[in-house]
Amino acid sequence: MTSLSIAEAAERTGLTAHTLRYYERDGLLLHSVDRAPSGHRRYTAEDLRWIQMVTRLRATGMPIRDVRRYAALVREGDGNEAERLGLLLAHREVVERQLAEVTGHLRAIDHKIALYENKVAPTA
Amino acid sequence: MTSLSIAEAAERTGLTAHTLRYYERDGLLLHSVDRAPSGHRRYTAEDLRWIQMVTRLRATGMPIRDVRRYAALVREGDGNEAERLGLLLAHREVVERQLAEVTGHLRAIDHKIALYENKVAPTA
DNA sequence: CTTCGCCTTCGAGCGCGCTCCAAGTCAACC
DNA sequence: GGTTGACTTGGAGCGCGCTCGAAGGCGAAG
Repeated sequence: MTSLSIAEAAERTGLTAHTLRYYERDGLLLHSVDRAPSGHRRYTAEDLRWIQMVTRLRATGMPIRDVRRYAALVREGDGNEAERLGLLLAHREVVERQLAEVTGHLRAIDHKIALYENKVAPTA
Repeated sequence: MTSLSIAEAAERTGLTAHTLRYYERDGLLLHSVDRAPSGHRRYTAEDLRWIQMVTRLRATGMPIRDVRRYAALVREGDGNEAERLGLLLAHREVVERQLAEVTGHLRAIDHKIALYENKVAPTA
């Protein structure tokens, strides 16, 4: 089994078949997915690896358009590594800022939680 | 100065005046904001404190409808502290799961970044 | 008294990221 | 040969969270 149907690819990536088609249409993949003689998509292991990278970028909040831009750079081939790096570094900063912000807010919420815990089931 | 105009409240909360009105309309505040004789909103320090809590919940990803439910519980007054606590605890779990997931993905992205850094400016 | 600027309401509009529907093709099984 | 079911496409629709536009009111400055 060297290639997977869209249903199988969906299962392995955790995306839906709808989303996989949408990503392809929207230029988030490196190239059109191969087709079986029937016209059905056939995903290779390489496709899945790239989709996993896309998933990581998306899960960390990168907008679709930036993923598309990153995909375009990779598609272009060697020579633009500095630009790819810049894109990823910029993204990392955004994510870290967000993590810090969320963590801070979470601490404040935890404080509130502690107050309610005392009210609901006072210790001693 | 014991109360603020919507513009001032916007500045202090980091929200827009549009968003402040929207939150009020949508039931995220504990009660309608007081009005000056002119009909203009006047925000009290207490209003701002509550709005800050709303902001923390929103910034950590709590959906509007859940914030609304939490606001409704607080509005009801004493007696439902356990339910409020439950809501906050559930939210905390979601946030922590998300932080862990994002952190994990970020580590993988960092690995990719390291590869590009070697390619772009090889050490040694 | 006029102008300016901040405020009001109501309701429409928008950007994002999917999500789904309709109509059709094709392969395999009974 | 007929039925089933996974797939195809193009395009519409949706939920979320704002965001904005239109039309008008009020109050202070000149």
